[in-house]
Order: sequence, then C-alpha cells, then structure tokens
Amino acid sequence: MPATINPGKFSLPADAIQGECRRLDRAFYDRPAITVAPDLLGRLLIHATPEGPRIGRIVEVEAYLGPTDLAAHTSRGRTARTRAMFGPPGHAYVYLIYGMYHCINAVTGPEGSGTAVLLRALAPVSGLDKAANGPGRLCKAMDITLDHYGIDLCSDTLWIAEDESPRPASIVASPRIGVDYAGEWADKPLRFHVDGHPAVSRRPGKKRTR
DNA sequence: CGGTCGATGATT
DNA sequence: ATCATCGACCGC
Repeated sequence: MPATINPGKFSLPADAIQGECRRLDRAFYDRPAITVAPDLLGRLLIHATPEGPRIGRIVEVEAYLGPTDLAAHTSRGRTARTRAMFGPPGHAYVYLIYGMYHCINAVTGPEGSGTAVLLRALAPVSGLDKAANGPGRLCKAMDITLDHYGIDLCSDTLWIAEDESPRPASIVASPRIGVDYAGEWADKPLRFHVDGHPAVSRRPGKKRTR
C-alpha cells in the first residue's frame, strides 16, 4: 500500500517518501531552537495548496535564539511583525524581506522565548520542479506568503512531517548568512545543512581568518 | 553589486 | 500622522 500524506485530504505517489509519514507535533517544536534546527534537516515541508501538494525535503536551516541573539528579529523587542515569533511553538513566523521576498520560520521553545528556525533550502519531492535554495526561493516555490503568518504548523494546511528515510549522515554547522551586523552573534555556528547536499543555498565559505 | 518596497523607529 | 533608514535576499 502506497504511503499517503494526510489521508482524507489527498494522497500522492510517494516516490521520494519512505514508509509511514507523520506530522511533527507541538512537542517537537517546544524545545530550544538550537536543538530543533538540526532535527528539522531531512524532514518534509508540506503545503496542501488548492492545486495540490507541494513537498520539499529540508536540507538547510538557521537557528535564531531569541532577544539576546542580535541577529534575531526578536532582539528588537515585541512589534507587530514579531508577534508570532514570540508566540507559542509550532507556528509559522513569516516575514517580508527587501520588499519582495518572503521567509518562513518555525517558532520554537516555550511561548515568549522569541526563538525560531529559518527554513533555507529544500530538495524537491513533489510539486516542485527543482531545488529551492535560499529562503526567498523556498517560499516562492512552496507558495508561502504573509497569508501564512502565524499559521499553526501542527494543522493540515502547512506542516512538517517525518518519514522513515534515514537521518542525514552528516550535518555541517557554519555561521548564519546575511547577519554580519550582529557582532559576536554573526560568527556563531547556527546554520545547519546536510553535508555535501547540492541543494544548499551556498557552500560554506572559506575558513574565517581573523 | 544594486534593485525594490514594506516594516520600523524616530519624530511631529 | 509622516519620514528616512534598512534589510535573516536575489540575479546579474
């Protein structure tokens, strides 16, 4: 019997999905971002759009550790934009960047911690015609917009699932992209990607010399 | 390396 | 209310 995603809503030919597929629950997200981030690698991001499912396998993420993390949006305090990031775990913090791109985070930790994991790259599984490398391209490929701001990822529109494929054999940690303004936080190895995966948004830079 | 424009925070 | 500044990026 073929694996199905969210039976009752749709099923799909599960070429790239191994065995049983299960939605990640609230408890998965209710842990520190630095723990959730590498654990999201290899998981399936699923968007049940009206035109059918779009599914990608997560191969690159970044952890944002809350108000003390100068690279995190929550370091500027509570605003209308960061409300969702300060909210309960397992919801989507979506924001618009450079006036044209969307980025999606999975909110982590206890409510009020202001921590989240940015999803940066996907390998195509279903409904995507190529790898989505880079957070802006990821949202475009998955058709994720501000309409999804604050959406519950433990629900049946947009969610993350685990299947029975093996965990990534090797995970690389490196500094986060585009946060050079964040002082000492810019250098912390809070970006995680599947070692050697062709879909990562950027190869790790040369070793930093300073 | 520059486009592009909404969110932000300072200011009125 | 308005205004100047600035991006957790992308494509050349």
